[in-house]
Amino acid sequence: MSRYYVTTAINYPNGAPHIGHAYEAVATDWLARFARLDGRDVRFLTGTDEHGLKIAQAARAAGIDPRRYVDGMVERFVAMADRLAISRDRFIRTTDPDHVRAAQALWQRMADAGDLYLDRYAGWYSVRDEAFYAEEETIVQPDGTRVGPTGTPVAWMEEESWFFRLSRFTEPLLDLYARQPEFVQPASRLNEMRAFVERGLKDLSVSRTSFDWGVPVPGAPGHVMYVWVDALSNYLTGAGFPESGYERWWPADLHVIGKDIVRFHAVYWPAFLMSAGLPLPARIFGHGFVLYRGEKMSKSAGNVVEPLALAEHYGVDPFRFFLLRAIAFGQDGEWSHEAIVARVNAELANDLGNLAQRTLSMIAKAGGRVPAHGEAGPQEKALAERAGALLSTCRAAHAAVRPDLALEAIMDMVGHLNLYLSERAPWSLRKTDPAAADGVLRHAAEGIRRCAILLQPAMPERMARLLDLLGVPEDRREFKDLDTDLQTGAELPAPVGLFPRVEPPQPERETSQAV
RNA sequence: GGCGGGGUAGCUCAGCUGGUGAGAGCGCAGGAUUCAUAACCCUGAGGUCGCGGGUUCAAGUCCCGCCCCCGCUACCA
Repeated sequence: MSRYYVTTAINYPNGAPHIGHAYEAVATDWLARFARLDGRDVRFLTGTDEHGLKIAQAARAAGIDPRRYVDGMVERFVAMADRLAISRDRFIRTTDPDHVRAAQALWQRMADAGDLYLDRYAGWYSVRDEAFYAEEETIVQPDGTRVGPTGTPVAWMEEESWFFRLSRFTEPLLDLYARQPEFVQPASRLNEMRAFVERGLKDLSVSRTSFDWGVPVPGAPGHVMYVWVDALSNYLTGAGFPESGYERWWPADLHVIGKDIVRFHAVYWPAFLMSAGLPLPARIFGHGFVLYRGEKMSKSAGNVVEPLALAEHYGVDPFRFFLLRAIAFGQDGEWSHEAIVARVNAELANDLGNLAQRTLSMIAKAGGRVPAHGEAGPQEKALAERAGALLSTCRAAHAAVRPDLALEAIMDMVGHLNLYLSERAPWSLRKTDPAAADGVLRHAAEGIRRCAILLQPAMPERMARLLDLLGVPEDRREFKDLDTDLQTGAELPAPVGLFPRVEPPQPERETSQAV
């Protein structure tokens, strides 16, 4: 049985989960659920990245210790995962004891390889921005004070730090990109990474002494790991590293991440692993952002919408469907209430929901049992051929990390099923040739069954209900069951609507009426 | 500035190595139908394929120039 270890990035819990977090979680959940239904042995990891200066400061500002602070914040991320039906096998926290051990074990391997050395990290530091700036980013003002790009004063700071010999990995990384171009996707991201590495790599500062909210560096009191060593190693922790048996899951098949952190995953991470003598993940996929009317959501723009509010309003599954279907995975996409309403009403209410409803209600009127197959004419054969190709199309989309393409193919099938009903008009056939009408309904029902099975990764709850309505046993809902027909004569429950039409929320009294 | 990607119907986008009248979905208009969630089905309107040159029997599809948009260009994650 083929194995599939897939991860999301871990989230920094210094604010509420937003639609971007939801998007990545839902997309990765689709990948994991798809692989499970396809009979693969799946491990799906998601979680939170809880160390670092910002968390420590936020906790201090709140007057509580960091651990209590993150406990409170992490709850919201777990709640989102629960509400959005994210089928993770583990929700990892970088504060988990086994993660601390894993990060330290990785560190030790890098140290043993001779790739870590103690030096000084120096640069222009802005206390207000909590950031170091390169010399050329700073400006000396007329009054002699030096300021950073944000206009805040900077001062020369030096700090003892452990460094990682990243420079040593320039050639190995370029080799990796050349030999395994699918390592970073989309391909445009690989190009960027290649260009970045080709400029040459400088060694990387990987520890800090200025704060202590982090994983202690083994054998170096006062040092905590720079957050990326800590954060990236979560993928190893999730596989069980360094305990024996971690090879069952490591290396990961796929890291799903946002396009903004591709460099850390496509450059630093493989370098760390190469240093540690560990195998590399098969693939890194950097997805795009979900924008609101072309802009990133921000508190100042006043357009922050909680993903759970959208799930609540439109339904979890329709919301998931929208995210997966409406955005080409890898590109930026936009959401708006109008876009969700249009997509959900057109494809879920009008097409899929109505298809199920019209088919099931005709069956109900004809006795409420799975009708017998009729003769397969040219239309039925064409339909069967189309249905038969669906799985391989979806598998290809899964392999390419393109849930949108899988859903497009399934919805195309839904469209053809509606067309099929219109052409064969079983409601008319019923009057002249009831057996033929039954046959048409049976063909339609089987087509719906296939679509429902393949749509489960996107809409687990609604498709479970649809499969219930079709009388598909719970142990006949995997991809290997696609060719297992319904049982003729089986009694079906009374049909109920699955996808009511949706409307945008009531506008909250626009303040820009007469501007 | 350097490197890379992109500008095609109102909207979101397909259009591989140049070749039958430039496409899809949504939206819009009309029609048909009534099994169904005012849904499904059919038809239609709508495009100087960013701008200007050039190569070619033939160019969204190749070449040159220009305009605009986006991404990357290391230690906040």
